[in-house]
Amino acid sequence: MTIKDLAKKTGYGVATVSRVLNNQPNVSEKARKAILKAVEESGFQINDNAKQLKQKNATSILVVVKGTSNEMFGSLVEIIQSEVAKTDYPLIVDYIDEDDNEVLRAVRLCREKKPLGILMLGGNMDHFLADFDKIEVPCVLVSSDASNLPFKNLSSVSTDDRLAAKCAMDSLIEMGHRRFAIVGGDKDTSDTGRLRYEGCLDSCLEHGIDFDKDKDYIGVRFSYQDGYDATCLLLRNKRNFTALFAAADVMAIGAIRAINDNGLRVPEDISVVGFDGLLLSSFLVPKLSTVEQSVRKMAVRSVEILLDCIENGAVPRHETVPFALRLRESTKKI
Amino acid sequence: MTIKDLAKKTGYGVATVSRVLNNQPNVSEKARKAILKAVEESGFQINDNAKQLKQKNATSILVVVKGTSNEMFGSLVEIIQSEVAKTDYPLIVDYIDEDDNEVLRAVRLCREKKPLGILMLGGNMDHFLADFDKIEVPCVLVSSDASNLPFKNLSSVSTDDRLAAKCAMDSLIEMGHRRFAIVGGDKDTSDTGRLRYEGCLDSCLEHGIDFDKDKDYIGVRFSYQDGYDATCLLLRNKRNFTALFAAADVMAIGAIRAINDNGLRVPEDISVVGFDGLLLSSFLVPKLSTVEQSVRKMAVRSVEILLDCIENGAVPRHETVPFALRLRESTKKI
DNA sequence: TTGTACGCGTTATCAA
DNA sequence: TTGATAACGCGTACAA
Repeated sequence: MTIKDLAKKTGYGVATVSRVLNNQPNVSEKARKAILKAVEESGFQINDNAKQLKQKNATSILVVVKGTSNEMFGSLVEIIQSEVAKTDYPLIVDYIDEDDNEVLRAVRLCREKKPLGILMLGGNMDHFLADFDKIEVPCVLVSSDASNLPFKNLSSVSTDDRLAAKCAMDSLIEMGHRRFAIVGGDKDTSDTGRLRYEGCLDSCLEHGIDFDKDKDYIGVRFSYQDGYDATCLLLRNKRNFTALFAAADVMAIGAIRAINDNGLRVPEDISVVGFDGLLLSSFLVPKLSTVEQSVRKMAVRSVEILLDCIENGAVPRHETVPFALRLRESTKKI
Repeated sequence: MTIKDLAKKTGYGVATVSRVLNNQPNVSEKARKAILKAVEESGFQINDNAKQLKQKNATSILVVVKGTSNEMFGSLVEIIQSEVAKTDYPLIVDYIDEDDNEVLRAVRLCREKKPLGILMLGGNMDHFLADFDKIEVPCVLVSSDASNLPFKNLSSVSTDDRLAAKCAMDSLIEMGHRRFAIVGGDKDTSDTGRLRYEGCLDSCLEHGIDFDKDKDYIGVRFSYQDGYDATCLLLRNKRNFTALFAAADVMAIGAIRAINDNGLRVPEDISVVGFDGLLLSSFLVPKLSTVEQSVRKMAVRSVEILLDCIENGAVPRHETVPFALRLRESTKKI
């Protein structure tokens, strides 16, 4: 079933059928009705490849998601989808492994799919530095700040990770804690991890807290298991901390389990604060204290900015979205 | 940059270029080298739309995922991707809302993308009954059993939900529990929920356990919040159960939180068993007892079966994948 | 081993 | 308001 068949069936020409299908003007009401009816009856579905081919492919918006098993990115994608659905740009969602190079992938997809713009969920600055110049369409990096990257087509929407982490530490200090451990992302491969780590350091410095960068910090992957392992190591080293900052809720969950397995309790013996504000975190026992990111706002603004760049040629913007420190049950005053 | 440009640049014809690109035989080594070099230099990327259009689109495999925020489906997709990557079928992953009609969506995508076959993660039998006859390519339903659906192009790979749920209940009974509550999926909209519920009933019946279907069971959505709310309701009704079966780990997590908020403890006052075996469940405090599904095996077999149907015209199969009851810390003998 | 030429299903231009 | 027809970039007979 093609528009040719449709044309034959209705007695109109392919051009008229095409006009109706894309509801363009200059079609008689009569023709429109007849053709729509035929479409209905035949279950006709347009061939997207032919359409894209003809339209030089430039209609879709691409989303590259780094890491599949990530609750936050999951929600982000969900909101992005519903936001983009309000327009009529098709959305292409591409999931890649957390260890893959997202920029190279985007470059390839650009050539293949010729999208109007790109949304990148998660990203590594080195990858951007190395290859982003090969991307020419507007792009917004979601969840990491790209303001100090020298690209004139790259925007970003993120939480101020450094400040947020500092706030978390500040409040821990205010609760009376002085000895800390940090289970963070790998400083060298994760910018987010590095920023959050630096935020902690800022706080320590400001409050004159003694912190041994080698012994009190471990940088690992954002996973339950890595959070668990890192915490076990920290505990085994007898650093005697009373509070632990985890750079992600998933790590915090692993950390809490590790603390329990070592015969200690949260928050009685050790306070734990996470980062992200996953839905899950408020259902844990104890409820996890965490830095909650404005996921919805982040998604919505990202789409708005991208659309603005695509449609109005707006200049890139680097925005920050509010965060909220949720002090719940995994932290306590000492 | 098109193959025409490439042809001009190398002095060969488009056909030869095309042959090289698809590494077909009957090309001189010299021509191959020259063309490959030109491809490299020019950064040429094939236009997928033109390619698909020409090839009648029948090259890709489609995955329809029901629900974005679902750790199990997340892992499933990840494994499926890596399995399909071993072949050279492109994979199209499509995420739809948990409440949307996955079959209708698949029908639409079939007409648009003309995939060779479909993998459906999650599905509702009524939707299949109503519209699956519009799908003609091989399809495998992952995670739900479709053996009693009358379609000659539909396979399925799933856990024996009913049996697995029964096992979980059996072991609870063996631990001495007699008063149960069930937080399940909505019997009417979720087949998985219904099956797991029936498995529980099987066990009760077999052991002569008194179970009030109206008061001891609540069917809700698979989410933390719904698990929480349902459990609160159950508790408020003073049904005095000593064990709770949740049809999914996420519900179990909500349930545990609810139990705590009502001044009771897990497992001292109430034992809780979940279903799915999420990675997360073994990091909780207490570690969640649960029915663990063989996620990897499920994914691998699904892909194998689909490929077999596509490539060898194999007849549909309905397979069941092993499960394992993991009795951890959220359940205890009484 | 190579090249020419046609057609895939669509949109867009232009003349009617 | 309409329809014929030329692209879009590619694969592939078929001819050379």
